[in-house]
Amino acid sequence: MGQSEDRLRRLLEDELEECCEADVEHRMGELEQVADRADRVVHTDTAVLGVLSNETRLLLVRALDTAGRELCVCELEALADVSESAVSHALSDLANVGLVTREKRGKWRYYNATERATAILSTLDETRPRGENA
Amino acid sequence: MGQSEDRLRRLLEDELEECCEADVEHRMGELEQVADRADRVVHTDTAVLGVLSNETRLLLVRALDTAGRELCVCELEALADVSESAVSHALSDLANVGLVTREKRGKWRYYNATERATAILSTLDETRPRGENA
DNA sequence: CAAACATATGAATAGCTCTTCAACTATCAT
DNA sequence: ATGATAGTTGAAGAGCTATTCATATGTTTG
Repeated sequence: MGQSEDRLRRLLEDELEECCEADVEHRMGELEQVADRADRVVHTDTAVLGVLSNETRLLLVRALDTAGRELCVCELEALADVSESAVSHALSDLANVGLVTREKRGKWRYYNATERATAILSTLDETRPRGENA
Repeated sequence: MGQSEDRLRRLLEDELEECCEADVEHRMGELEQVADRADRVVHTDTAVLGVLSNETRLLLVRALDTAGRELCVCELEALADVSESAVSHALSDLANVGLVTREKRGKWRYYNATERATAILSTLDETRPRGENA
């Protein structure tokens, strides 16, 4: 923290005109609190976001969400332009982080988007910049 | 589509007991519609999610969001455990996909989380499974 | 139970990504 | 202008990831 503390002190001198040691300490403390809170969830969140950040996987959740009903693996395979195996891997990954659920019925396996997945997709839709889709 | 159409037909035979050619056609059409809608936004969305799915970058947006005010690069550097350069790259990536804004004042550069970023983080928080954080 | 079918899993590799180092631009003070 | 400071950028390599092929598992049908 030594070097970065120096720079932070100079920043505060610029921002606050006059600033004493207490100001620096206070600001450093504030930052540490911010860091602590942020750190706590970042690791698990990157796992979820990492799974969603792949075209094959995102397409599959989107399809489940758009369909609004459970879809069989063979239906999903018809949508994605990759191998059967890739779809299976993708669905496993999605299930592992809680973005889809699976249910087995006979020899068919059905998947559904979870509430979490639906919520994330909605947020993306609702906040999408103008002119970024159709 | 040939092979996957066969399997889809067998699925429908299972699900609907009796099913005629029209049923298959209908279901295939439904799927194509689902695929079209899904496809449209998947590409741009993976870009955003890909940027968020890295610990360094997610930590930085989280910090900006938690702080609730603009932060200077030197403040952000104090939070992330990587090089100055890595932080700069991370912030650029975030800015490029519209998750943070930048403003230059004097020799300091200030970043802020966008509404979109804030919305996504909120959704993650609100839908986080029990016991996955503190 | 043997064969066909639906899906999952493991290993392997090609391609992408993250971080770092080094060099660069821009701003301010002297 | 010179030097110091704040931040950015490009290149490069180690490491991660996505897809595929081959194989395995579980399920229904003859």
